[in-house]
Parts: sequence; structure tokens; C-alpha cells
Amino acid sequence: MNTFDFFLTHVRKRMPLLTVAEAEMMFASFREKRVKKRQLIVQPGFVARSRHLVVKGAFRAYVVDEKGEDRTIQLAIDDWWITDYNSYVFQAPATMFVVALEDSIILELGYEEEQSLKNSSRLVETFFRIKAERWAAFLQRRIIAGLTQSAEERYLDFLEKYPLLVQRMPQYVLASYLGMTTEFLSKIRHHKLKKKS
Amino acid sequence: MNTFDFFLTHVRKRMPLLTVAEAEMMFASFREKRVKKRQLIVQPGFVARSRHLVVKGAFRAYVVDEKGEDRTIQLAIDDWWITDYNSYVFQAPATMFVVALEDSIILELGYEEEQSLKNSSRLVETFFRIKAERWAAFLQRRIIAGLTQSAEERYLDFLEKYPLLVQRMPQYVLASYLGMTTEFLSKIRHHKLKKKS
DNA sequence: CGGATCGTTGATCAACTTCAACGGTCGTGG
DNA sequence: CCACGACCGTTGAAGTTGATCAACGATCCG
Repeated sequence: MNTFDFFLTHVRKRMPLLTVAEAEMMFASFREKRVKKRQLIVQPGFVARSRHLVVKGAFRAYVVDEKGEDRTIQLAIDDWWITDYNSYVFQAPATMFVVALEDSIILELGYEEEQSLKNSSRLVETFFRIKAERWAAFLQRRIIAGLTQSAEERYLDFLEKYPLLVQRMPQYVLASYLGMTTEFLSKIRHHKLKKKS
Repeated sequence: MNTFDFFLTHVRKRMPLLTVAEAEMMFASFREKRVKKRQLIVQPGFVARSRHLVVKGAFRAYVVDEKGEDRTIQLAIDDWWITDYNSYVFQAPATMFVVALEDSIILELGYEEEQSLKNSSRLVETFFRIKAERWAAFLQRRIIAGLTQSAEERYLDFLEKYPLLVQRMPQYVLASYLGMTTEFLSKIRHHKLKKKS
């Protein structure tokens, strides 16, 4: 499957009505890029000028807090988008790192290109509106999980919903995404939680 | 200020280009409602058929977990929108309660009405796209706060960013929004945290 | 082959919760 | 208009969850 076919399949999942011609027009605004493991595509202090659709590979967005700990804010593998969302939407300096966890292929869409696309096609505007709505819904579910579940429950739930992600992510990434330490996640996985009495 | 003027000011904040005629057309799809304190506008099991713009008053969206504890997912006072976002976007059964914390006035927008509005006006589609993007950005900042800050830091930050909200919300609402118990928030507020040695 | 990276395990510790008891205030029915 | 319960907040003691620290083991590349 070539990159355009991948892209067509991707957009048709959200917008079945999109014609091939429209998909081609959109596709023309993207740049295909190869990114090596450990390479950064967004860095704190610089504006995230693009959002990135992962064709193949894996990425992680994280912030580093005062204590120097990193906290994973977002993960992406094949067919997901990633960037520093705040930075991209407001075109303000980023606070996150976005780094490749594997050698990857991405489709990069610049902010200005996205604006033009939305201006030139009503359907594209709708595409990005739906994308933003679903992203918000996803984030809200994550907030609910954080407020209502224990570390173990969050892990088990995540494992059930995103088994592919769990398989591909190193454990320290997973732990920091789920809001716990690697040590604790290791204990959860090996049923080494000390139960009382 | 009458309700339409309130609405016009509200939408112009996001869309300065909106003409009065367009604002009037949008406004016609909303229903003004008065809601008494403790009245529910969304309930679990029923689809959230509307989203609500708070003209005057205060609301709280919360879920009840297995242990019977309630966790506040969203707050809204004047000029904010509220509903069960997941339920509204996917038109699926709600998991949240949305309840009035004061006697309130809201502008209610039904799902179908929103779709028609977006179809009939490009600018309205853009309005809701921007709204969704900012909502997602807001939620992501909340996730970052939850992953990187202690309970005390979350409270102090929230107090700084949303002093009006803090003033108007009862403490148990605030505590459950910030992911801690009322007791603990009370101790934070009275500097009763026991420090070691 | 050798360091860097990632994961494991147990002991101790800190942040926050739970529980219990109590005090104030608000609003509603008698 | 008062009284009484419901609701909300406070405080301290004890309990839990998960973090921190430290040491070690495995694996993976270069």
C-alpha cells in the first residue's frame, strides 16, 4: 500500500463522502517524512508548526516537570496524529517534546497549509471539526479515568482498549502515560502488589 | 443586557467576523430556559440531546464511580458551555449527571439544530470547529496538571487561573474537580498540611 | 564485548484517603 | 418565626496507595 492509499483510507474512515479528487487535493498539502528513532519532531520553546499523521512507526509527546521527571501526554502509532496540540492550535511556543520511538514514516501538515485546506473545502473544515470533537471526547475519557480509577485499574483498562499500543510501547513510556512509576507498573504486571493480611 | 446581546457578545469573542444577521440566525435555534438549583439537565442512561450555554448561573457535570463517590468532570458558570460531551458528540447514552448549582438561565442548543446550523452556514461550522479545538486544548492542559502537579499545586494554580469559579463553587465540588477529597482541600486552604520535622 | 538502556524487586517513605466526631449555616415545614 | 434536619466544612488519628531509593538482572546495539 502506498502512502496515498493509506491517506485515503484514513480520511475515508471519518469522511466516507470524500471524493478521491478531494483526498488528492488534501494529500498535496502534506509532506512525507522519514524520522529516525529518538529524533525530535517538536521541541519546547519552538512553535509546533505542523501536525503529523503517523503512517508507520511510534511517537511519544511528553513534558519534563520541575523535578526533571518526564510525563507522557500523548502516544501515537500507525494511523494516529500527533503534535503539541496546544502549541499547534494557538501557534504558541511548545511545552512538549515529541520524539520518535521507532524509525517512522509520517505525513506532515503545516499550520498554514491546514488553514488553506479548510478555506478551500467545506468538507475539509468539517473533517477537522470532527477530528477536534473526537479528540476532546477522548481526552475527557482520559480525565475521567484519572479521577475515578486506581493505577491498576487504569493499566488493565488501557490494556484492554489499546493492546497494540501496550505491546509496542516500552514500559517506562506506558507508566508515565498512565500516571505511575515504572516500578509500580512492573509490580502490577507481575501481581506483586502487597495485599493486606 | 438581554439574552440576545449576551449571545452576540459571546459568539463575537470567538468569531469577530460574524454579522448580526448571522448571529440572529444562530440564536433562533437556541431555546432560553430557566433551571432551578439542584435540577438535572443531563442524566446517565439518557442521550444528552443538547448542549447548554450558561447565560447566568452555575453547573456541574459529574460521574458516580463504583464506590458511590462522585467525581466532577466539568464546571460551568456564565459564558461557558456544558453538557455530557461524549454523549452529545456521539449521541450515545450519557454517563454523567449535569446539575444546576444555582438557579440559572441557559441557552439550549439541540443536536439536530446544531447540525442544521453548521450545514447552513460555513462560519458556524468554523465556530464549532474552533470551539472543539479550544476545548481539547483545555482538556489537555488539565491532563498535564493532573500528571505533573501535587494536590496543593493543582489547587493553587486553579485558584490563580479561575478565581471566580473558586469563589462560586462549594468546596466539595472544587475538591472533586481537582481530584482530591474535601477534607484534604480544607487542610490545604488552612495550611494544615503536616510537614515533616 | 561492554556500556547504555530498560525492567525487576524489596524496603522505606510521603501524599493523600478514610474514618469519626463535631460545628456552623441554611432553608423549609410546622 | 423558630426549630430541626440536611448539608457543608473542619480537624485529627489511623490507614493505604503509590513514590522513592537502591541494588541488581537482562537485553540490546554499536
